[in-house]
Amino acid sequence: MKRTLQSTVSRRMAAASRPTIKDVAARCGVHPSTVSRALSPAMKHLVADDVADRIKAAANALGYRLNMAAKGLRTGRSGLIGVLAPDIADPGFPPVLSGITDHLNAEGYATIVVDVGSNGSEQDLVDRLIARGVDGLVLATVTLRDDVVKHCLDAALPVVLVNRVDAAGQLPSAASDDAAGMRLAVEHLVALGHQRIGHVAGPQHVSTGARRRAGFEASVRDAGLAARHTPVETVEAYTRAAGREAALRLLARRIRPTAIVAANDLLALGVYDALAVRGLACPHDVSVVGHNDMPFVDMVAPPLTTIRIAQRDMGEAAARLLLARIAGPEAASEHIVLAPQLIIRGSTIACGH
Amino acid sequence: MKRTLQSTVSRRMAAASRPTIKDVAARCGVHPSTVSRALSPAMKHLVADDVADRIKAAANALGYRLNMAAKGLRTGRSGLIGVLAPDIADPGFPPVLSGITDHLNAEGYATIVVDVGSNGSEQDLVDRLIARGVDGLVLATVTLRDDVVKHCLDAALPVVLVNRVDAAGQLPSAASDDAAGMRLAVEHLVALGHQRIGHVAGPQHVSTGARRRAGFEASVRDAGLAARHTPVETVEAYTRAAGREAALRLLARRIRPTAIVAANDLLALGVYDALAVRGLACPHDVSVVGHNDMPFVDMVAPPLTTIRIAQRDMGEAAARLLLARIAGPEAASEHIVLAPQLIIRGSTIACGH
DNA sequence: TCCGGCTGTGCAATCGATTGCAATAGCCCA
DNA sequence: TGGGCTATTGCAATCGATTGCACAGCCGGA
Repeated sequence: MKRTLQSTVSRRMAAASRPTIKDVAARCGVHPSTVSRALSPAMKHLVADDVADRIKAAANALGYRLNMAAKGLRTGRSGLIGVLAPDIADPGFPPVLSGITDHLNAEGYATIVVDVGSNGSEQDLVDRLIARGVDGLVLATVTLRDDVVKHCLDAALPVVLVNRVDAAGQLPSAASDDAAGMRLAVEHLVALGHQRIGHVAGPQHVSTGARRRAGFEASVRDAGLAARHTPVETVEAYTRAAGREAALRLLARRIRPTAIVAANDLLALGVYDALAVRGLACPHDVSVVGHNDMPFVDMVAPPLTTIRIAQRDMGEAAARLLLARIAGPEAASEHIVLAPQLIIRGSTIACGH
Repeated sequence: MKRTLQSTVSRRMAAASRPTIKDVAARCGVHPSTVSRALSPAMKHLVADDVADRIKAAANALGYRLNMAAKGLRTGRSGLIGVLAPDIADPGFPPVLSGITDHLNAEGYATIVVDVGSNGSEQDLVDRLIARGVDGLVLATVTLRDDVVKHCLDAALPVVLVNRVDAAGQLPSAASDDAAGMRLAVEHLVALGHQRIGHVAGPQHVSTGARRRAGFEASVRDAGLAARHTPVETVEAYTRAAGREAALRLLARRIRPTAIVAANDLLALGVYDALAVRGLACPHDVSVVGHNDMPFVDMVAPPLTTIRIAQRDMGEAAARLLLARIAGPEAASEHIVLAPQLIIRGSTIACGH
């Protein structure tokens, strides 16, 4: 009795705040549990139709909204998904992110995106997300051998990788076929008559860097080009400045390449810078191919020939994989591989004009 | 008695899952409330130092992590901030977002970013965020007269605007000084001898579009240019295609402008397209100025002269304003205005060469 | 020696929703 | 007419953390 009175009073005092399931119940003269059932699609069959309708009407009238924190506390699922991004400002990432969030939003999940690098350690960020009770994680940041992978496996947290994969292939992933992309680039150049093709390789501790390099080497070998005619320079980071330095090294070689394949578009822009430094013209002196087809590389001079990867699809596939993992964690880890596409623009031209 | 036994059993069964405050308490032989106090900086002074140390050690040993959902339920604050973005894929937004999230993360908040447009109505998205218990909202999407603003005010939810402002100035905001930016652009062109300057204006229902247009008109008037020499064409959306169409209309006028100021860089790229269509060269036939200095406009041909706005600072300021609002909602709404900067590149040149 | 005050802990209610179990009513069929 | 069913609904525990209140010591001063 006393307790009832008390809670009535406190409810009245908090009248300005959001209505709860109790308010709806009081208005309908039913028990809160009945309201909960009527409003939950899965439990609705337990409630008489007319009562359910009355409850829904009352909920609407009161502007009732489910409190996700309370639900999460009780059910152990938050409806939150964490996304770890290497750098939100990197123009390649937004399309992927948008694919992820669109799919997850449609399924009722919300996503927390955290930018690694600017803030604390990755481990720590993951722990903070776990504290928030995320139901799963999308990692766009993993290196080939990554402690975070183990950390997540230990925490029994559903995790998928996007864009990059781990060396052991333990975790499900959605990524572009890096080797196939390089093959497209190399075969395009070979078809144009290029025999001396350099490669600016990305960081070798991330899968895109390592696999694109491997794809390059396999493709030039298959094309019958000698190793000394297909030099590789590796960078430590996907930046324009790093691409410039690596390209300068390539151009300083005795046998100068007539074409350069960069591991991504940012590096390719750095290659442009290097050509400018050396007073070489693209494409007449050196052809250049990028990778990713990030926004606006069609606007640079010359417009960049590049490998388009299915970024949105990649994000969507990752989201789908994650939801599958959450639904049934026992499934084997699946690796979704998306086909890349060659986009020919102005930065490649037949060798010898 | 019975209940204690029961909970012990259930705890044992859930051994695999995350340790709770109770586990830590049991390990230290203290009451859960003591653990809560020892672990909360604000309440720590109530606990004896040696006990607090023991508790912290035990928490570490067990790998204890606070359950934010439970805390949020009890305290009524989730530590979550919602961010409504017009389009994550728009290259102008990531720097702003990164300014927002960095600052909020540092203060212990997590951010949920939702992309308006792809998913349901904005109202609905806001309601979903409210259901998640967000402590505040950052809106990068508002139009000048926006129902969402009223909706948030009704919900008594702390809200700040970023990049755009509302007509009434009811809500705190962080934005660039749009008029000053246009003045920089116009004065730069006038100094180069241009007398006939066109403007591709952005959507007039958002503040950036309206204020930049107003700034343009005031500046050309102050420079003594006649209205018929300073035509304005308005677009409905900030897209490259819309910029192209508007620029084609400007170029079709009897008195052709020798310079065009676009309301943002995307529109400016559309202006480039239009010049190409008409067989005109930039900058020799027509100079072009953009706005925002989005990534890579220094790489296009010709490199774009534009107005750089302080995007990161804008995001950070918005985050700071929001936290202030959350701390003390009674404060008057403050408007932070950031100074823009003229970045001269290759798309502008003296009139008549 | 007794009392007021101060520290440090424990107790228990509470946030809002979910769900297993119990209870009731109404119904069907023998 | 009675037994067993089913369809609804209520009850109360529970998720994990926080916090007002009560209480037990312990101190110093009168």
